[in-house]
Amino acid sequence: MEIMVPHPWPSTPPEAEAIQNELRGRVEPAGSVTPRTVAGLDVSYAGDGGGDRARVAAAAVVLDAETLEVVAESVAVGTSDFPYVPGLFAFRELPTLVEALRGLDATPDLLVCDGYGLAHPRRFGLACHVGVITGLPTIGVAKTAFVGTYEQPGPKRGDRSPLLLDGVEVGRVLRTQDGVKPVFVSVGHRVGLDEACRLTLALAPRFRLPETTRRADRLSRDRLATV
DNA sequence: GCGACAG
DNA sequence: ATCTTGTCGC
Repeated sequence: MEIMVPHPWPSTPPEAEAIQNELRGRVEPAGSVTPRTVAGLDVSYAGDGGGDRARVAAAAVVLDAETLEVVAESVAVGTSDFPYVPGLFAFRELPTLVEALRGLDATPDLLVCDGYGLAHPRRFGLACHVGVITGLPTIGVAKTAFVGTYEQPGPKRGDRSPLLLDGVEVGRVLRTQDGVKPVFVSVGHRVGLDEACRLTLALAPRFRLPETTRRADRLSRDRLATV
């Protein structure tokens, strides 16, 4: 698919924050989302991923939203030149992730990101950034807590509790399987929170994480091992 | 001021 | 994120 990034890749945190503040106004509200295809995005690191200039592999795997079968996939290798800074996470993974997306034959109807969307210090996490850049509906599904406060949701699949930031629900803590740790769902671009949770559950019929994320994780990891 | 902090 | 042994469960 075609992607036009509306800004240069920053090399320092101040430059990155300025870009987030500029792009944050371009996030669009919920529209009607009934995806036929959904793409999962993920990035793997070689060696000490916490260091700068690490070798990375980014993957985009498109699944049929109904059958969860793989219909397309793309991987890109590169380096992450931006340091890992909580809140500026997008700038570390986006360059390679964009390359992976560009390698897809078809354009997915929805993108599922590994991280947060609006549940972010400046309300502009990775999922929002990917959404604004691609123009596609996006949601973020994170594995651990970042910002906001919440109560532990019930023990069953589907149980949820609001993720609050300054008294506003910026996301939801969602249990995708009975008795397993919940995931953190937040809206990225053009999708509502209720819809984001419904989609996340539909994409995770058997495991904790969405099938989209699991496929992208495996593909990016395998690519690093092969190069 | 100090600590916490998506991947 | 990645580095890692053994261990519990389907």
